[in-house]
Amino acid sequence: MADIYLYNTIARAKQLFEPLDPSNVRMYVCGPTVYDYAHIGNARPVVVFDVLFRLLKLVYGEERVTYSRNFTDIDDKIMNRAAEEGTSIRTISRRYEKVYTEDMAMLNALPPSRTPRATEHLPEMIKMMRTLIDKGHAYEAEGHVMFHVPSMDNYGRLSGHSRDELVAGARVEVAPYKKDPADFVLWKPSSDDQPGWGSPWGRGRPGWHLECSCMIEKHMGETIDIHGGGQDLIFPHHENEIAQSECANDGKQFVRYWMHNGYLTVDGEKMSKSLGNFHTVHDLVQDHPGEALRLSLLTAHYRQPVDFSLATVAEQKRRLDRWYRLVDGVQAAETVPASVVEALSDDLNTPKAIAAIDALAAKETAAELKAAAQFMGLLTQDSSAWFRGDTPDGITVDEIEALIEARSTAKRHKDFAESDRIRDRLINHGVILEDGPSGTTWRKAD
RNA sequence: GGCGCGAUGGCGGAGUGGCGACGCAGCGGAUUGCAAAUCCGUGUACACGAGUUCGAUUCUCGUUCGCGCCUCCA
Repeated sequence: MADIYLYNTIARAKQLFEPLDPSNVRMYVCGPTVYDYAHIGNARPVVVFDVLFRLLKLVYGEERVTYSRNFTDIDDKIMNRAAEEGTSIRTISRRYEKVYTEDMAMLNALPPSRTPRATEHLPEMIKMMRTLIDKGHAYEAEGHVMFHVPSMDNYGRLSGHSRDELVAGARVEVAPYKKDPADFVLWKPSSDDQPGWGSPWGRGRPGWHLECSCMIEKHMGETIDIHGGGQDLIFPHHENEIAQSECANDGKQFVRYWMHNGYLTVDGEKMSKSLGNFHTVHDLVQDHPGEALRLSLLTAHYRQPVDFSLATVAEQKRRLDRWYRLVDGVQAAETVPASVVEALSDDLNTPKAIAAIDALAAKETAAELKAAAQFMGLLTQDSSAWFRGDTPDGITVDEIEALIEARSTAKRHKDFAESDRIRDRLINHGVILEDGPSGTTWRKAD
């Protein structure tokens, strides 16, 4: 069995991965706040941790890995959106939850084992806040429940920020009800026109960090193996999750391996609506194969920044074209090639894994190529479906085949002018002809 | 200001104390009625300056440049 090494953010080093219980490997990844379409940057952790999920299942067994990814379905952004549309937060969150699920499936990301929702864990949150108050780690103030940071000795271990630094570097005004400037909110009051739930501290709603602590504990236990997310979540989100969970559980370790993916830029710049380089996954999958998008996200190591561009997608699409030509009609090998497993076992080195797949890109190793690529969520369709896609514009498959037949006849009579005329006509419909030893085939142009 | 990350050929991107990973693009050739696809060939790349060393792109220090986080953000 392959040893897996993972970079652990809290240790700042690559470590041998040893799950607490190899018969139940537990991974949690922070999921989306469902208030709008997910953009391509949101898709990066999904694809990265999907690769890890696949690797863990290969190494530990298909049924021995639990992967949870939450939906944050209560949040001010959702509330604002609901208010704009004059509808409920549930309508908004369920709508975007559905779109998210569909879009990520287009990227060949496997569904997680569980997708818990924040709003379905209010009792657990209230229980955890009670525990934290009882143990002296939290307090009530003006309808809020606040976590008291100085009550925790080693707060800041994950991010490397000491409480003092945080206070010194604070950019935001300190709310008057805080005992300490570093304290953060577990529960905040809701006005009558805002969504809220009853609690011992009045009607209100949870703070952002609390849900993850509660859902992890409920579904996977007090200690889990892997917790993942984007680097921007290290502070404050994950730092505060540690504070909540470890203080509620008397210091018991919350997460054994913390993993964080790097940022994604688009055309070299931070993606933003004002720069016009904002790509939602929903839009991208209309015009580009999901596998090409997926491969584009995996060309860089997950801890490095990755620059996304349509040129990259086109390049990766051509790489997939080459692979698809080789595996046409080929049955995938039974085992995943060791070179690919080894590359991924070294802290998820996807660029090296892709290179290993390229090394298998030859006629003689097409079965291994297919097995390796499918393991990474690629080459999952028939080659003919990949190349032909949906019916091209303004022409039916029957018409295409009739024209190919007519061209073959012309070719037999050495009527190359007619032959080329037919080729050009099909090119105008986005259909490219390829004459091979066994006849003429066609594919859709890029 | 604090903490952290990075700099590899035209582009993307691994890796290594001593043989130019790999892909894309380019160029030359084979093949093809023309194409496409495929195959073969083709490149003195490791930001800069010191140091350690028989030898540094790789280790150490410094410099420059770029980036992220510091209580909305994957």
